[in-house]
This record gives sequence, C-alpha cells and structure tokens, in this order.
Amino acid sequence: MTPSQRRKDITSHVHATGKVDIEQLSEMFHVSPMTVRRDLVLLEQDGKLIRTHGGAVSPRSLTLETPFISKETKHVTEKRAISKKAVQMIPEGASILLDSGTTTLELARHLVNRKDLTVITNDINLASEMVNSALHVIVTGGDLQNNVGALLGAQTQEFLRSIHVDRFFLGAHAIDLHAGVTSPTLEKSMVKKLMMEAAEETWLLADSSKIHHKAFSKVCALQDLDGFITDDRVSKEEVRLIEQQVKTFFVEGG
Amino acid sequence: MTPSQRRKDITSHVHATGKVDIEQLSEMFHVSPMTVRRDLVLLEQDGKLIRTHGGAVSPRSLTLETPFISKETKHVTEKRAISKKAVQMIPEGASILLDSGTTTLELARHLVNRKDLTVITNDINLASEMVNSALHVIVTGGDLQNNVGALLGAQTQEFLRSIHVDRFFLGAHAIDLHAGVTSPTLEKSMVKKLMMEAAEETWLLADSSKIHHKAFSKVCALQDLDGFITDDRVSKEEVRLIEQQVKTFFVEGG
DNA sequence: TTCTCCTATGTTAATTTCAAACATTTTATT
DNA sequence: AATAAAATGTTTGAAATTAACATAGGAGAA
Repeated sequence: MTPSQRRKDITSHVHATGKVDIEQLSEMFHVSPMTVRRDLVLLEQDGKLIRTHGGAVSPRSLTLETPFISKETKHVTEKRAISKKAVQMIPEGASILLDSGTTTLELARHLVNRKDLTVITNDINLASEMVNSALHVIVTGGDLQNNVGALLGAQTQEFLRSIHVDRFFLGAHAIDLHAGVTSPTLEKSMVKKLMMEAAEETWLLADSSKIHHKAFSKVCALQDLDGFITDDRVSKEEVRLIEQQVKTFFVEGG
Repeated sequence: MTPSQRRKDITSHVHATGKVDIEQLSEMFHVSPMTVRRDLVLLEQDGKLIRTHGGAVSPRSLTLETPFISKETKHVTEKRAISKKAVQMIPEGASILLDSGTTTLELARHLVNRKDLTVITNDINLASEMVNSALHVIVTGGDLQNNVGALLGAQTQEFLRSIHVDRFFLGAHAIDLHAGVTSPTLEKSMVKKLMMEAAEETWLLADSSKIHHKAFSKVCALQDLDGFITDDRVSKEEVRLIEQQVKTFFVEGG
C-alpha cells in the first residue's frame, strides 16, 4: 500500500465513521502512530479532516448538526425592497459610497446591471458582488474585520478624507428615534462619520427591526440625514416621530 | 460573568476567529485552563465547536475551505503543491504580501489555519478566502479590476509605498528564462514592482506552464528574485538555466 | 442569620499525546 | 551499482489531557 493510497483510505474512513483515533488507524494499516500522525497533519492541511486529541473527525459530520442561520437570512424581503427603492433613486453617472452591511450588500446586488456609476465601498463582500459588473468599483482599503468583511482602520479613514461623492448609503444596526444612529464600536462610527462628510447626501437604509436599539457609539442624529428608507412594519406613532426628523420612504416589505 | 455567558462568548469567539487555543481563552476570561477545558467539552457536546489538541476550531471554518470546487482553473494540483511549499516557508509572526492571482489564491487557502501572521493583499478574492481566519488581513485598496478582483491604481501604489513586509509572494502569467517576469499591462507590473520594493524578500510562485511566455511589460529579471517555487514538469536544461539564476524549489505536482 | 447542599472552579499528579530529532528502511533515479 | 530522496520507525522531552481531590461561593431551608 502506497502512502497516498493509505491517506485516501484514512480520509474515506473518517468520512464514513465521522471519527477515528490514531491507535485504531495504526493497527488498521500496520504503521506506527507517528506515521498516522504525519498523515493526519497532511490531510488536515488539505481540509479533509480536523485533527483532535488522539485522532481526527470529519468536518462534514459536524457541520450538518449545526445549521448556521446567519443574520444575513433575516429580513431579506425587507432589505431587498429597501435596496430596490434606493437603486431607483441613483441617477446615471453618479458616484456613490456604500457602507458595509447586509442591506447595502443587497443594494450592491441590485446595482450590477447598472453602468456609468462609480461605487466606493469598504466591504469586500460588496466588492465581490460587483466584480463581474460594468461598474467602476473602488475599494477603500484597510484592516479586514474577521468574519465580517468590512475594512476599517487608519488607512480607511485617510482614504475617506480624500474623496468626495454624490451620495452615501448608510447601514445601521441600531436606530433610536431620540438617540439617532449608533454603532457598536468607536472605530465603526468614525468611519461612518467620515463617509457622511465625504458625501453630498446621506441616506440611511435599514429594516424596521433595527429601530428602538441603541449601541455604544453615536454616528449621527436622524436630523443629520438627508433621507431614510425602511419598511412599513412600524406603528403610526413611530411614523410620525420619524417623519418629523427626516424625509422617509416606508417601502412594502413582506 | 456567569458560566453560561462565558460559554456563549467562547462560542462566538470561536466562530469569529475560526480557531482558538485554551491558553488564550484562559487569559481572556481570567479562568484556569481546566475551566476552559470543561467549557469546551460542553460546547463540543452541543456541536458548537470541535475540540482540538490545545484548543478548538469552528466547524464552519472548514466548510468554506471546500477544496473540491475549484476545477475551473488549470493546473490546480501544481498550484496547490506550490502554495503548500510556500506556506511551509513562512515563519510564525511574519508579515507577508500576496500578489493577485490564482496561485496566490491557493496560497491564501492554505494560510487560513495559520495565526500570528499579517497578510497584505490587493486581491479581494484572496481577502474573501481569509475573512473567516484568525489572520490579520490588510487590503491595499484601489480600483477594482472587473472580472478579476485585483485592486490597482494610484491609491494602491501610494499604499504600497508606505509599507514594509518580510516577504512578497509574486504571481506571474509569463516567465521567460532570459526576459524574466513580464505582465500584460504597465499598471500591473508597476504594482508588482512596488510590492517587491516593499518586501525584504520576493518569492515567485508559478506553475511550469508559465515558462517560455513573454508579456508586454517587464516586472523583473529572475536574478532579482530571492526564490522561485514551481513544479517539476520542466526539462533538465530548463532546470539548469533556472537554477543558475535563482534559488528554486521544484515541487511534485501530478 | 446560620447551616447545609450544590455548583463552579482551582490544584495537583498521573497518563496520554504530541512533536522534534535522529536512525533506519524502502523506493526511485542516474 | 551507486546515490539520492522519500517514507517510516524510534527515542525523548515537552505539552496537553484527564481524573481525583480540595476549595470557594451562592441558593435555599430551618
């Protein structure tokens, strides 16, 4: 039996049983535990399995048990309706700035059929969505936030200070009718503020579930915005409170 | 902090970084390694993570790796072998610069299990691959090249002039044993040159099919490189010609 | 309050596993 | 046949794991 054949057998055995231990493999293939260990190191590098203490497990066996319902799947119809409305309001030839986030990601998806637009973003997920389009896309650069895709940091800020665009679409995780728009870190709100300064107009995009939440660091008051697009799942009283602060569109969303 | 809250925090931290070690968690939550270990046992039973030797990994981090889908590009096995070799040569704690391209994309995929590395790239596809890792990733910023994913332009160049890294991994489309490394546009070769200047060492990564091709704009001569990793599908005469110009590793790629 | 029980955590020691270095065998190449 | 390269085994010290026991801190009852 060749080493590569043995590794293939180990791989299929791991996938079949979900779990193996080194002692067992050592006996099964009549090789020393050290050799098995070396095989497992190679197979782990290829992503075929995950090494554990004393053995290895199949990555697939556990992924089936933990279905990750990410927040991306929440309020999709609302986000879609909001971003659709936003796209309609972008004139040909405009330069726009897109915040990081799932709502703006939807917006980017709706943008890919447009042309003659310059789109600037600090989110690599948005950039990836637009890479196959005819859009002129500019990425700010900066430190990549793990598991998120946003770019932040001094480099991002420096770039934002050097540009000017027609419109900024702001995403938000927390909106309070009195405290305004807030974000979880100083860093994020700093970048959002700079984006507002770089833009002629700022429009807030957020589904109504974000309302009545407060986070740590203030971005701006609702009065500072030029517009707000959200869905219609808000009470009359809320509508009144919002509309007296900012020009708002309540789109139908689900 | 209650035990259950700590476990939730551990869970989200594992999912955020993809990988944690016990010592690190012990310090982070100010509890003994034994307590962390007990937490990890519970969380593993819930399928929230997979315990490894010395820590735990997120089950999700491995589903994204899926080394089974990338059949679209040519010479996958060669590229994989080349990037594997390259990864082995990166010391812990290093800062590296990754060129845009499919070979460096493979390299990025092999890097996601590493930590304590700073990785700088001008390709959003590479950045996307590394977003769920524990790596410190920095994106250069610049104009997005449609259908490619590379970032180029004045902004990219300005950033590259402001940094210094330990090692640069250069990808290439055309290598000639006399003309050296060339690229199709002035813009691209300019960025590559700046990357070389920003790095202590430059290593060329390219499968052997790239040899004996010339493109428009010169990047560098083979002698300017500190190393070259390619596959072994080259003739003896070629080996001789290459080796007298640059330190080279010919990895097995079939 | 004071006592008791129970959970959570820390500590220690013994066991197991891991990883590095070196030695040996096998395989491939010239 | 000679040599190099790859694969495997062995040894050894370091590291992680586990189990067992000890301690601290609440929650609830008398």
